[in-house]
Amino acid sequence: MSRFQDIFLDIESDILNQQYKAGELLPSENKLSEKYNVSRETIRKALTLLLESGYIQKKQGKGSIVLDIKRFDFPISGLTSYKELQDSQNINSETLLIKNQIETISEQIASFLNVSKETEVHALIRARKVDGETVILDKDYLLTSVIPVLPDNEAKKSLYNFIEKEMGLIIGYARKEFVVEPATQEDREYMTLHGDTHVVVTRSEVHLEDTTLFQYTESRHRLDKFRFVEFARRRPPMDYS
Amino acid sequence: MSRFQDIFLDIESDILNQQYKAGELLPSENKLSEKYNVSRETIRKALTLLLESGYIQKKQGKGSIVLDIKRFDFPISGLTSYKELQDSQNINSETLLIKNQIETISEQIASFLNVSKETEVHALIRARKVDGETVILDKDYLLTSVIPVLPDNEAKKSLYNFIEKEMGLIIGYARKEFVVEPATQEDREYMTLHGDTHVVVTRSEVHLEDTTLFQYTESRHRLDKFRFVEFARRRPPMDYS
DNA sequence: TAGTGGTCTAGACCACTTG
DNA sequence: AAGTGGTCTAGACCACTAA
Repeated sequence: MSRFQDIFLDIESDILNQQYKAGELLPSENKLSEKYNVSRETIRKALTLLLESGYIQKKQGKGSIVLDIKRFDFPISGLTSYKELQDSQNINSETLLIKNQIETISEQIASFLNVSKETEVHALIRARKVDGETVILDKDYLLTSVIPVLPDNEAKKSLYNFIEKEMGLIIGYARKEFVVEPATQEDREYMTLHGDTHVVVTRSEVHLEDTTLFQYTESRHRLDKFRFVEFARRRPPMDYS
Repeated sequence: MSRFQDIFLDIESDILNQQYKAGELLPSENKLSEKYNVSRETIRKALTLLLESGYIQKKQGKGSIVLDIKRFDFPISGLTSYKELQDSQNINSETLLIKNQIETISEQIASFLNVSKETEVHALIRARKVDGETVILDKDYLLTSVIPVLPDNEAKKSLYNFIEKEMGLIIGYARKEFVVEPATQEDREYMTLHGDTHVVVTRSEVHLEDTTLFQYTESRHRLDKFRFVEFARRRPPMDYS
C-alpha cells in the first residue's frame, strides 16, 4: 500500500471518528506533511482521495473543510457489489440461485457487448430476498474465456469475492446504465411485484484492469426498493464550439 | 487555465478526433512531457483527468490504453444541467415556466436540508416539453440569502448560467438521490403521463464552492424518458472490521 | 534489459483569504 | 504580511511488462 493511501485511510477514519468534525478545517497541508513526515505533494494526493470521496471541500487561501457525510446513503456508485453492500449495511436478506449454466450468448446481449454471438458465457440468475419478498433479480453473464468454471456455492456467495480473491483477477471499470422498463414475464415469475407494471433495470458491462470485457450484468429492482445516491462535483460544461 | 488542464483538453480532443484511436496506446508519459515541454508529473495530472473521465485505462509497465467511448451516453452525472445537456444533444424541446415566487420553505424540505423552516427561497416550477409532451417537471428552491433576485426570463433559460455567469457564484458539489415514487396530483396536472402510476424522482442538494447550501432541486421524469449513465472505477470495498 | 507507469521528494512561485 | 491551497519542476527509486 502506498503512503498516500495509508494517509487517506488514516484521515478518513479520523473524520468518521469525529476527530475532525464536520464544518471544521483539517490541519493545513504543511502541518499534515510534518505530522506524517512526507512531502506536501504526497499529502495532496491523500487529500485528493478525500475530496473525490466527498469527505472534504478545499478552498484556496482557506483550508480543507470537513463535509457533513450522511452515512445511510446507499452507494451503488463506484462498483460495489450487492454482497459487499449487504455486509456493510446489515440487510436481512438471502440469495436464491435460480440458474447457473453455460450458454452461448443471446443476440441482444451480443450486440450490446459488441462481441460475436457464438461467445460462451456462464449464465446466472439470482434472486435477492429481503424479509421474505424477492425484490431484486440479478442476471449475470460471465465470459468462460476469462472465468472457466463457476461453482454453484461461489455463485451464491459473492461473485466479486470469487473473481478477485479466488481467481486473482482485478476488476477495472464499468459502464452502467439505469432505466425503468415494463416488467417481463420472468420478472413476474420470480419477483414479488404486488402488481407493479415496471421495474428499475441497471445494466453494466464490466472490464478487467487490462480492459478485457468479462461480464455483463442486468439487475432488476422492484420500484420501491431502488435507491441510488451519488456525490457529484461540478465540472464546467463541455465546449462544443 | 492551468497547464495540465490545457493538456487534458488537447489530448481529449485528439481522442475524440481519432488521432489516438480506441485500443491503441497513448505516447508514454516521458514522450508526452517532451511534446508539451512540461515535467512528467504535470503530464500525469492531465492523464488522471482522462482516466477519471473514462477516456483511458492505465497499466503499469504497459502504457495508457484509449478506451472505446460511447458518445450517446447521457451524462446526468457530474452536475451538468438540463440546459447544457439540451445544447449538447440537440433535443427538440421547450421549457415552460409554471411558477417563480418567493416563499418560506416547506416543513418537508426544511428537514431534508436541515435548515430552519422560516428560510426564504425562490420556489420555481418548470416543465420540460419534448415533441409536445411534458416529460420532466423541475421543482427548484433557491435560498434568497444567496440569490436575492431571480428574473422570470433567466429562470426560463439556464439557471446555472445565471448563477455562474451573471451572479459570479461558483457551484461546488451536490448530493443526489434517485428513486421511483407514485405520481402526485401535481405530476398528473402538468405532465403527459399516459396513465403511468409512477415517476422517477431525482433530488439534489447543491452547494457552492465555499460549502454554502443554496439550492434544493427535485426533478420528476416520466418513466420512459429517464436514463442515467455512469462510468465507474472499481474501488476496493471498505474494511468494516 | 529497456521501457513503462507508480510513488515520492524538496523546493519554488503563484493566487487567494484573513488579519 | 502571513498563511493557505494550486501548480510545476527535475530528479530519484520502485514495480511491472515485454522482448
